Amino acid sequence: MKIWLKKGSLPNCVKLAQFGKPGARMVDPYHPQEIEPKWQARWADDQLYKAVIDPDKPKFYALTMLPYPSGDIHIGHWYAMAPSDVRARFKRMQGYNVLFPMGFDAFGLPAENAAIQRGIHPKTWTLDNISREREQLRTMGTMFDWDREAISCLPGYYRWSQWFFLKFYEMGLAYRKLSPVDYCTSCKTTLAREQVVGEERICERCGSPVIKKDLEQWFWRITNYADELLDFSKIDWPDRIRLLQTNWIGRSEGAEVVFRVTPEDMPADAEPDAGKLVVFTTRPDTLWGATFMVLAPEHPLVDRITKPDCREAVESYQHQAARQSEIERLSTEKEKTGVFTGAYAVNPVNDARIPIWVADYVMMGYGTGAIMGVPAHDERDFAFAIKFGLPIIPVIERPDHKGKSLVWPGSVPQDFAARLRGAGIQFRAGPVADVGEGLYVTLYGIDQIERYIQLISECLRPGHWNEVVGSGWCFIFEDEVKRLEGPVTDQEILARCKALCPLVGDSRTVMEMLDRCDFYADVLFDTEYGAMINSGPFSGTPGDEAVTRVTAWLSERGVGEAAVNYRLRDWLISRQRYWGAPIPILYCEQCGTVPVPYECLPVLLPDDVDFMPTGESPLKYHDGFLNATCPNCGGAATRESDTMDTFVCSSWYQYAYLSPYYLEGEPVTGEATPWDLVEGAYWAPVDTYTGGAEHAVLHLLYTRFFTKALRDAGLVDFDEPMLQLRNQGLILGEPRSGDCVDVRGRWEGSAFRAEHIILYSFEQQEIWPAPARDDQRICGEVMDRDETTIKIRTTEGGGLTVVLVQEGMAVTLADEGGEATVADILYHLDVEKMSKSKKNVVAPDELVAAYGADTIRAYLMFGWRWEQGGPWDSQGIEGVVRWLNRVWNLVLEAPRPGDSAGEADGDARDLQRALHLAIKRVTEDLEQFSFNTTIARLMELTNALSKAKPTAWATELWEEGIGTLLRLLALVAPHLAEELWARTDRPYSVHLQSWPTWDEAMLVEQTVEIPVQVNGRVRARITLPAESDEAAIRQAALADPNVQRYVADKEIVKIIVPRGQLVSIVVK
RNA sequence: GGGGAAGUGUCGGAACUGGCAGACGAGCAUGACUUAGGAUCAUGUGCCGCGAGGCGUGCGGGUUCAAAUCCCGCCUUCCCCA
Repeated sequence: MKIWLKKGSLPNCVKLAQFGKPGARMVDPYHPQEIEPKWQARWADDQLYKAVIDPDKPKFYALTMLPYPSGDIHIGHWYAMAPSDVRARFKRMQGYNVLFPMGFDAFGLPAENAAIQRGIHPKTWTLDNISREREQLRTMGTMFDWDREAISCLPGYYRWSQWFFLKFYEMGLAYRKLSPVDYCTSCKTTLAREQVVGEERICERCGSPVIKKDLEQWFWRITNYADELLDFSKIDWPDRIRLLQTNWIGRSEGAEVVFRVTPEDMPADAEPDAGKLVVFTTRPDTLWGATFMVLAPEHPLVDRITKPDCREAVESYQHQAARQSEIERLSTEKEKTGVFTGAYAVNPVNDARIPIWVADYVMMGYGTGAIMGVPAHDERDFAFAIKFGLPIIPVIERPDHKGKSLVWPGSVPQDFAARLRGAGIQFRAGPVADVGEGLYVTLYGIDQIERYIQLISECLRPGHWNEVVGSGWCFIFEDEVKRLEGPVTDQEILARCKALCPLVGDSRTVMEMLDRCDFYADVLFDTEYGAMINSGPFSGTPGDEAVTRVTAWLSERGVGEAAVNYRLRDWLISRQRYWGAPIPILYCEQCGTVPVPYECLPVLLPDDVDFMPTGESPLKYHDGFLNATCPNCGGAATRESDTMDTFVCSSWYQYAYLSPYYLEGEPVTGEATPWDLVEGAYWAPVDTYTGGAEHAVLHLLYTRFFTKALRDAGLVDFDEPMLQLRNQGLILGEPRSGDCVDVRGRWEGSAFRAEHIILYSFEQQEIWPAPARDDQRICGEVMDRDETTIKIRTTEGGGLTVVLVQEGMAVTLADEGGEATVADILYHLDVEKMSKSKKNVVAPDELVAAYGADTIRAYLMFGWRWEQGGPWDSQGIEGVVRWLNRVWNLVLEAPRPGDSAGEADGDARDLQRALHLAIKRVTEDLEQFSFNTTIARLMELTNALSKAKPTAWATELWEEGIGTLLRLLALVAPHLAEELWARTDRPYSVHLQSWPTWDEAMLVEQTVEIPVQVNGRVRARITLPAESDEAAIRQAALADPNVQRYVADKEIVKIIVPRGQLVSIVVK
């Protein structure tokens, strides 16, 4: 039945039907399950969302991250894509020609694992998943242009990924290098980073320990663009991502300094420069404090310089270091380890002979793989030097000039405390070990330190000494004050201290001795910049010029120069796997490394491979693939068997959508272009990119690099691939209570052995039995569960009882006695990530069946701050269900009789204002991705229309209102809006309408309510005509009786009326 | 340890350049209509107080006529780096 009726045209029969019986349904109810597929089919037939170049319209390229086809579209995809779709539709209705494509990032490890575990070919597995997920995505009601779909594992796609490889190789951006990878000795294979699990770093498949192994691998020179990648001035990306990328690139300025291995420690046959050890440091100002060197265990020089009696220790250490992760190795928490090579190097600034150590906290490929150890000004070097008894010499004055001194009990006369007080020096008295009462002195400033040294020199009793630590750095003996200036004085001081006090024991350095005193813990090393001390000719150089002056001096003397170092390393793209794009390279015995000619692309991935759980890529054993002919000499060549990192394919997919599988079937050359440049010139770059923040430094950095490289190859004329980026948050699992179980059985020690279990689900709490815990029975909520135990809350407060069960044991269901096992028992869950094993995943398919896509879309927008996300709330969605039902009834149902009283005129003005306000706010909110408030605005408009319905029904204004509501709603609930648009006889399609505009004049209210504050508290609200001037507002405010109550007998200091919004009266 | 983000009712969350804290929902309460309701509609709902009024945006200070918002110090949570 069509219900839309013009004003006054309501036929009697309908009137009777509608108004006759109270409670009778007047229209068919909202049935999303019927209308959604219907419209989706119609839109597809009409190619409503096909994006075609239109030079007369401004373009808008909206892109949302493509899914990896792992089997099912999950709610996270919806959360990412639905609001992105809303915004794409928004731009479209605003008059932009919008491209909003979708595809699949289809290469990757899970497909290969499925092949090994279940014998399904990765291609089959992937393409099956894609067809399933494509259908799931279609139910979402998005405006994806499916004609532009691109799937990265198809030859038409990966041919171009290979083409880019060749292009980058040509440009010198691709190179091959020996590099360490994780290797499993048991599976005899290399592993991807994500296949190495746990702190112990064991192999995901076999559980045996993983080591590092060197392999020839391909890299891309992303570091060439390091500086440019630090520039975000051309893009509007979240601060968080920019910060993460900046930190990841990790630019640091400093100097490269040349140390040399002492000639006697080099093999006799070594070439002259072999002993050069280049060190990068951000602190050349601390060079005089470099008391040792450390090489990474993998450093090539290690083997050459290690002395015979150290060799065994060094080699075993290298072996052990290969097993650790970088994070472990670099941790400041970790106990420092290392071994001495027996060799020495020369510090170029003072010709000091310093020992060369090997330690795992230095990484090869991070800087130069060698560092200078400056223990007085670096935390890790300090820990290392303390552990191995290496000298620690401060060479930078603390900028706060903070010194500390512990006055040993009995080392000074009784009146010393009073003298300190007299000198204005801070201290506290306290016990020293179990020796007696001592003084803990803290000194600030050079003057105070000198005064203190003076004082203590005068008072020190024979047989004692005192030290000033942190700043000042000296030891006061009865006959002299000895400054800590270098390794020699270090040992002299230590010897005197040992002579005076046996407690010093076996300390090897002064610092080690001081390190045993907790009081000094915070002043032994300092990483701030400050004036140089103990640094020969540079002593006294102020902190702010130290680095530049030392760097200039180094460079003059030819032993160093200013340098920039990056944390970022070149992108390792080689993967020893099957399911990826083959690297188009041949190895010829005659010609060496030879790129596959462009015309021969794609290098096809063979289908007929065996997936054995060897762990190695099946390509390694596929003769047909491996054996090739050299394009240069025609001789035999071997194909590269590694494939490319999947991030390669996702680095350029935004261009693939422009003309998917471009030139498929035609041979190409190096002069070809991977996409239709006409499409590219119109659509690229991406205007808005949305997706998860978890790709902050991988995908999002790689794709920027890619675009810059493409620019240098002349393929694009812009610098950045995505102009605007916004990240959504994560939808987490819903917290829930556990099921209740009633267990019969017997006690076995402190645990209870289950013999029979009755299960009450957590939804039927009203029939749960009371918690119990006795000889034969345990009953309560399940708080935790694994294969063999259930933890049950047996009292109201807490009190968990552990129940032992047989793995896979059957349980009786309380209601109908169906089949279930202990594995089905749901346990208590706090907010956690969704995971299948915890059974807290929200399945979009089920939601679509229950509520329809429009409701889910709206709820995903409404429930959370989009950038933040949060736990799913199955209750909250009901509010959206009610709202859309209200919209349905609002549009289709005639008002009830007798409702039409009221002042129609005022109501009309209110409605008009509500309408324009809603347009304005929805527009502004969408512009800034504020999706939750967008829905709130639409709900407000619905409420305003409901309120106005009795008087406005079937008027022109009403029609305008409904028309506006539907157009605004078309973004969020495209099916519902289209259905109502059609049912109210409006011309197809609501999605071809233009975005409504608002008139600021319509927003002005006739009267305004202005709060009046007296001394900051609201004491009255006055209602005035909107155009009242400030004087009138003041007058009205003061005239208000309640204001008078507070103002009457006081003096008015001032009255402020900011923007006519509020009156603030200050009285005394 | 360093860097970043965030702390607002019972819950999700609103609040423009400092200007009426709690929009919009959920939940809860009361009522209406109902054989019934976990449907629908209406009303109420920050806390204390009978009331006038007072107190309220993690805690403590500060700036201001006015602070969730700005400044200083602290606490907690999350993320990244080490």
